[in-house]
Amino acid sequence: MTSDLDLDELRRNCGYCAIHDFQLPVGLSAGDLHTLNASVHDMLPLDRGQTLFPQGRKFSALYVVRAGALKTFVEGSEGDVQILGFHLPGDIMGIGGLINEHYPCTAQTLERSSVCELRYAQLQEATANLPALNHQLMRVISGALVNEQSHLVLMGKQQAQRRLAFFIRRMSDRYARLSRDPLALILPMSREDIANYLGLALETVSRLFGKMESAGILSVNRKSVQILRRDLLDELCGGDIDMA
Amino acid sequence: MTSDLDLDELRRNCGYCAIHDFQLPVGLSAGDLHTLNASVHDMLPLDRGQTLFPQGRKFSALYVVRAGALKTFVEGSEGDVQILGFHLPGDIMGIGGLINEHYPCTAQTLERSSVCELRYAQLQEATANLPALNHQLMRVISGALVNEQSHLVLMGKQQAQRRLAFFIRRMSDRYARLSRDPLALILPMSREDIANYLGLALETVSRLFGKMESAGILSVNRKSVQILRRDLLDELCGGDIDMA
DNA sequence: GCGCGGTTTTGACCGTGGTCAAACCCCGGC
DNA sequence: GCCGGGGTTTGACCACGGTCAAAACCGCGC
Repeated sequence: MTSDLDLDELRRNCGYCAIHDFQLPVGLSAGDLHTLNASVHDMLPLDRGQTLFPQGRKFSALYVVRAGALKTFVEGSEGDVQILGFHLPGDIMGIGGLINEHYPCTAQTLERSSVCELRYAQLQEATANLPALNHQLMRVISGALVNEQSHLVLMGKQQAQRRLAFFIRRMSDRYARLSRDPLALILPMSREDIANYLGLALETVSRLFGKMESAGILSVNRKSVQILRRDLLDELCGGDIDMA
Repeated sequence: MTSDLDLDELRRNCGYCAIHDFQLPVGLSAGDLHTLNASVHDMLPLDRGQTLFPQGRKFSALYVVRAGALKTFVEGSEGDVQILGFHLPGDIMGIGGLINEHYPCTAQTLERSSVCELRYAQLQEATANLPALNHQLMRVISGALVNEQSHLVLMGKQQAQRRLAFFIRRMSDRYARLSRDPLALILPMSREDIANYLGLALETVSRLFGKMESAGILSVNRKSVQILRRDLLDELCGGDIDMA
């Protein structure tokens, strides 16, 4: 919680944050940022494998990734899991909790991470006086929805290798927006997580990585994935059904 | 657009509307409703198969189903389609358009339907002065997100017949909330639509309907689906991974 | 009534990707 | 260094559900 706000520092630290979103024309003014920041709470970093919030806990806040990576997933009564998304710096989590006051999914770190906590009560106050912030929040939520939708399309009826191709391309694009090298990915999640996210078996994912390596598209080594032929990757993705 | 508002009539006509949501503790006051209603525009009924808004059109409004049923879907460049959802009276559509000013999907009627149009510019004005409405809108959007998520879970790794069982049960529950008979469904969508929604082949859906009929769970006749053994249906769904 | 077209059902066959199992590899701990 | 274990890769086999095709059914218009 910053009391005396250094706007430049904020701009540096929070440039990628979904809420601030300096890139957008609809961004917030300096005054808005002061108000908003009052509802932001820094948290202690979380170690790998720790739970930020568990499915079912009473909703209290939204969270934005500051550093690291997390996954969100729902867990059925039989222990079956479905991963909903992977969250990189700037991504927001916890929106689903608004509807019935409880988080509908668990958020867990994939590596040591730190997040900002936006307590909802305070955020609500802030938005009440700041139409721009309110609109911005709406947009962010809408973005999350569209995100889910493209995930859905992937799961719908796509070939296994197209799913993986889409996944890699999406990760590459996200890395680019974070100013990371979009052709040398270090994936924070396991093969099992990728497989689950894509609705495949982990063996299938492993095989496909192999296949794409033989095809000269990728160079894969555990968590490290180099994209050698972006053009061929795009080709695998085929006629886009993409958005967002 | 009602100029002199009859609250009782509103309550009667709009009782199921996601936005009004009289059932909820967080519902809106009479005054709020007046303000809100200023942004509501009735529209001419749409015939079966008509498009409410096409994918890619500039975003201008949210829509709430008043009567009938619609589907929303995304269309890839190769003509491949993925249905995102079926929308019954009270359901909201078009939220995805907020993020980048264009609707990310098409909304099309499954039967003759009528909808309310909530022009976003006016809605924004209304929410600026009504924190309760604003919160309500957030909740509705959050609900849409959670909805997508459970769709995602279905597509993830579930057996074909479990998918269909979930689908039928969900429809039954939605019908119940609309005071329709939850055991005698008249499905407004085709087998093809159901199959696409569930990520299956339409033949598979047809076969599964047959199978569940032989098992004495359902009685199926084209669009009419009777649920004979709700207990067995629930059993098929198995350990719930459900929410919303 | 009849015949047409679209939807649904049923059947036979086949392929993608899942399952089971073993080998492998890399990293961390002792 | 050596060993141990989780994550990953590879292989062999198989089943679920997809595909192709034809028949049946139903509603609708003439």
